[in-house]
Amino acid sequence: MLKDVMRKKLREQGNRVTAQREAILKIFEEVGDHLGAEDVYQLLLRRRRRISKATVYRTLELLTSMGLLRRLEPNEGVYRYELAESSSNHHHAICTSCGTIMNIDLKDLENSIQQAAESIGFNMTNYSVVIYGLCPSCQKKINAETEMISSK
Amino acid sequence: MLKDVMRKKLREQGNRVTAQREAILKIFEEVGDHLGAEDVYQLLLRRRRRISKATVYRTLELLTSMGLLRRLEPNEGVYRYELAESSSNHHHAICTSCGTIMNIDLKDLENSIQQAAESIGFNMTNYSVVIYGLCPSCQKKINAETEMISSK
DNA sequence: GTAGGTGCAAACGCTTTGCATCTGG
DNA sequence: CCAGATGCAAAGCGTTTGCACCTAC
Repeated sequence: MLKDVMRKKLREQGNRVTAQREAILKIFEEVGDHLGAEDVYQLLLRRRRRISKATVYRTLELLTSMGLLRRLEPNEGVYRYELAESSSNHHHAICTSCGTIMNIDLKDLENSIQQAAESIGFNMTNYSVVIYGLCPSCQKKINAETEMISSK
Repeated sequence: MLKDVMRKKLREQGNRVTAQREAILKIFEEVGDHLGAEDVYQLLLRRRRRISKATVYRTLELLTSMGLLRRLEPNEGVYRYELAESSSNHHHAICTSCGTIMNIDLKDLENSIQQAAESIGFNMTNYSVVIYGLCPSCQKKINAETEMISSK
């Protein structure tokens, strides 16, 4: 269980196990991916857990440095986080219309990317692919609108 | 010439050609890639061109929306920009030690990425690959340090 | 008991905005 | 001449920090 992994890691590094840290990790287990600090804060409030934003920020950073969370590079605005275990082999497709983030598996590409990095003398530790475009539901919306117009 | 492209596009859209806009575009032609708003502002100052930061920000946004610049997704901190023409077929390798951004050509991957996007019903318009790791010069530094220690 | 964690509010840094003034077409 | 652009200063907004109080160990 992830909670136990966290407890173990915290203790190994001389950090403490606190209710706040467990609550924040639990949010990610329950709600899932791509949450920003504000999202986490609000989700905690909805669960009647009042944790200061400062603590949310500090905890997100701690969990990231411990390797439990991964921080996504924002294309726009806010840092978002996801469970690191779930993110080891996927990348992101971001809808430019509604902002939805979808996961996408690209592990077949790993070798080609690795090679390209080597070709410029770069020692790659990891990589991230972000795809921009329209998610299925925005495509539908746009198609529907187009039909409306052409049928007028 | 790029300046003429800009003039043409500005007029087409009913925007004005101003000295500030030309000066900012020129910075990118002369200095090149991966500049943040503050960089552009400082480079202008060094060239004795006092342009307010507000204008720098507004112009970077305008040039981006016109397709002349591209805004890079920051992994950390600040938005950076580069000439869009130079960025059509390259991606970025970011050194996690010194922060240097290197360009890398990955156009062979385009088809595979396109296909992966389609497989989840996503209509891709473009994509971005960011590679993290150590640039050649930081690798050297680290090797040198390691030798120093082992030879003690 | 005490080092480390938390909450609060203030500070921060990048970016955006309101408004008076200026200027390209 | 006047819609659009600029400069300035102030506001915004997500994030970080200083400090007094609290709590896990």
